Amino acid sequence: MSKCEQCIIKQFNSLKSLTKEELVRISNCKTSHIIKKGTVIFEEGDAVNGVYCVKDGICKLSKLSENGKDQIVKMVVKGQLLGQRSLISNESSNLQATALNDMEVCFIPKSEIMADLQKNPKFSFDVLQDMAHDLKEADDIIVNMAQKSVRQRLAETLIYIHDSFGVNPDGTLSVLLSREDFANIVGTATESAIRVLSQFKKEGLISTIGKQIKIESLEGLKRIE
Amino acid sequence: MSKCEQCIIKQFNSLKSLTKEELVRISNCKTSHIIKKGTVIFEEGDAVNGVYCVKDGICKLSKLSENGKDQIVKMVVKGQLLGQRSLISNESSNLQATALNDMEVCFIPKSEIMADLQKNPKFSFDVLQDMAHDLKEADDIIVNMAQKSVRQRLAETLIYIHDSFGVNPDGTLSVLLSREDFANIVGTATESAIRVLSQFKKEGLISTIGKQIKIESLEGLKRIE
DNA sequence: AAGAAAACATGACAATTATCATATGATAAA
DNA sequence: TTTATCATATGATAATTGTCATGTTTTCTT
Repeated sequence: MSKCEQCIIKQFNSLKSLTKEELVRISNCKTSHIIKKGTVIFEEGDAVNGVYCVKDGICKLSKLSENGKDQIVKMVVKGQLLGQRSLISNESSNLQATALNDMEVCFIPKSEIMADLQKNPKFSFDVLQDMAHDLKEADDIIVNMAQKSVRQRLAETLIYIHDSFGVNPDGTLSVLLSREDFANIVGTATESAIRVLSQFKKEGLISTIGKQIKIESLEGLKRIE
Repeated sequence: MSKCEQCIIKQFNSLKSLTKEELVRISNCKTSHIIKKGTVIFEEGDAVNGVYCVKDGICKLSKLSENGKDQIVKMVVKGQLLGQRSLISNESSNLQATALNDMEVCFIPKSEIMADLQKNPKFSFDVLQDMAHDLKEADDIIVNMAQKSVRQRLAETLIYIHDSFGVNPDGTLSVLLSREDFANIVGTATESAIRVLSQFKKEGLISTIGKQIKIESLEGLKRIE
């Protein structure tokens, strides 16, 4: 099994602030997992007794609302940690995590992380900064949800996915989402999301190859008000 | 000037995890302020070089959107800390803070807080838990914004204010907000907020005394879908 | 106390978005 | 391969919400 001390993934998250000794200790108790696309990693209400370090793949964090819709709150990609919020609050998860494609993750048990949080202030501060960043992003999403139209939010979602997660060699977005996923990010009905995407296509802002989406005019999308 | 070591307010926030020595040090460099209702404490883009410990009063944290609306993201009340997120990210503020009534605050300079975050893991973990809690609340707001009607969101806002901030002796909500503030919390047009409140009144769910609101049927408000 | 300004209120209408119905293409299972 | 199921697509219509106009009340200022 590969070792945390040598893993390049840790460079991208708070684990980089751990000492070599701490990493060795974590390495000895972590477990590696392959998670198939569509698998629910944890559900709302589940006790999360560790964090997942995402070595490859993407998952969505979502929350069910009473009307049956599944609002996507955040996407976690390669390099990031999953489950840290619940771990710190010492509460069961308020979100569901679902793999959007095949994932490779390492699971680090709660006890290890907690021990390091207590002992290593640099690590703890790093996690704190991470959380502060997430909180800022969440604030921005609240404002967007409250003040912008479905059309604007969907345009911004496409831009966000493009800029944050990149494109395939053929220019299509590397994160493949269903129309329903788009609707659940934007917070609208699936039909509405489909309609707006169709319109973007008519306007030449995007093109589609099957369910793959390619952004044709980033500028055009940015100009939408 | 009163001393942090003896201040009861600190019991309600992360400052409770500081040692007596740390509190004495903070006490010596903190400054007390009275902030008048309506005063902007800091704006979007301002460098926040410290945290405010709220000894009395309430303020709103909001963010301007392009359409000129001012979305309220959070309210900070007596006992809580204000400005910790920006401080930790080491970024200028992403939100504006405005006093909703006369406030009494202590300002603690950044350098002091940062020093304690580095040295006192218990304090640092406490701040972390606070932030994790804020993040969870933000997630819930996102879901509400995305999936619920204005009517539902306004009902929930009334319940939230009632439960979190309490009522005056006559039963009216202790936090006095303008109709525009309600609209800016719910994320709707001021006229829409007014209309829904009028409807709640007609339905006997609330009553009003001037601009004061009294909840007549908490159960009724909870039942709204 | 009078006048000005702001907040509150409501009607009329327009724009946005959701819902229901239905059709078609894609994918998986038998 | 055929059927079944799901995702995508689009029309028709209803419901929700926003905008503009206008009037009233409250609050502030002088």
